[in-house]
Amino acid sequence: MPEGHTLHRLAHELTDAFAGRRVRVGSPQGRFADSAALLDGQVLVGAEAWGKKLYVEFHGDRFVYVHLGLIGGLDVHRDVDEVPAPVGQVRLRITTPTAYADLRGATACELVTPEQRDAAIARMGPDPLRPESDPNRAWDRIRRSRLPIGRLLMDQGVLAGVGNVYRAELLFRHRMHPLRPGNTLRVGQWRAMWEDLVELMHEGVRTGRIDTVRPEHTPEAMGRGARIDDHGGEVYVYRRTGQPCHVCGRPVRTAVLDARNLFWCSRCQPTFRSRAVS
DNA sequence: CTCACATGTTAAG
DNA sequence: TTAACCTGTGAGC
Repeated sequence: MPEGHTLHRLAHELTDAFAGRRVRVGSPQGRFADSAALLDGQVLVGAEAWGKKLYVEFHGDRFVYVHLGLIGGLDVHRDVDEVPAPVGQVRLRITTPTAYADLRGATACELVTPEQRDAAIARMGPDPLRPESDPNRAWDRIRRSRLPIGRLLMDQGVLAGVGNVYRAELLFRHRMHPLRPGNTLRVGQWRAMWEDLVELMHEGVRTGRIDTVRPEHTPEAMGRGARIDDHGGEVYVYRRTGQPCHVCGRPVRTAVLDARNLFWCSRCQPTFRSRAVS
């Protein structure tokens, strides 16, 4: 779940549920207990996401930095009659009489200063979900790098918020092999990819899913009539190893790059200058 | 039921 | 490079 769209969605949910309200803050599991005690009873100002990082602001310039990592989750419940007892290992719980939010399994949950928050944001590449983001900052890195585009897209210092699903799907939609060196891209290709990301990720925030298959490529439209595997959305190649490409029918390929799985179609995303593995 | 693996990152070795 | 984080899901028995 947690690519950038998830965090932006959660920021909206937290803001809707708690912004401007005095809240109770606790750490049933205990690991955030000291910080929670400092925040308990304070007004929650709002929540904002930058890439995959989430910042929950409390009165007095206090920020809780949350990173869900691979397995973390944050559930927000509004308009409840009663706040239930926590279930499982709840690192952070925020409550009002009619709403509660539970954080579990996160990589990071820390109280940070505005300076620490600003510094972290400054190290991040542009986030397609933030309107002020400048795609040229990412392009300056990509165009000068011989590293594979598949690696650059996942580097949060180059681009903030893209994870393995958006990476795989973006590269497919732009017919680009994941191992193609960044410095072989043309600026027009990058601009098209950025525009696409902005659109796809905003849709992801709206729907809470990652859907990337164009209507003309759905199995029904292609006359295949098969079901689509559901990985929380409708996708071209992500986790579809060995299954037929929705466009050309060839089996989807996979490889490991930087300890993460790549997925691509060797016909739709051809190799580039024979450097890459086909 | 148990097991492997996952949309991520950091720190230890 | 590997383990750790610590949860959820799906496959296999």
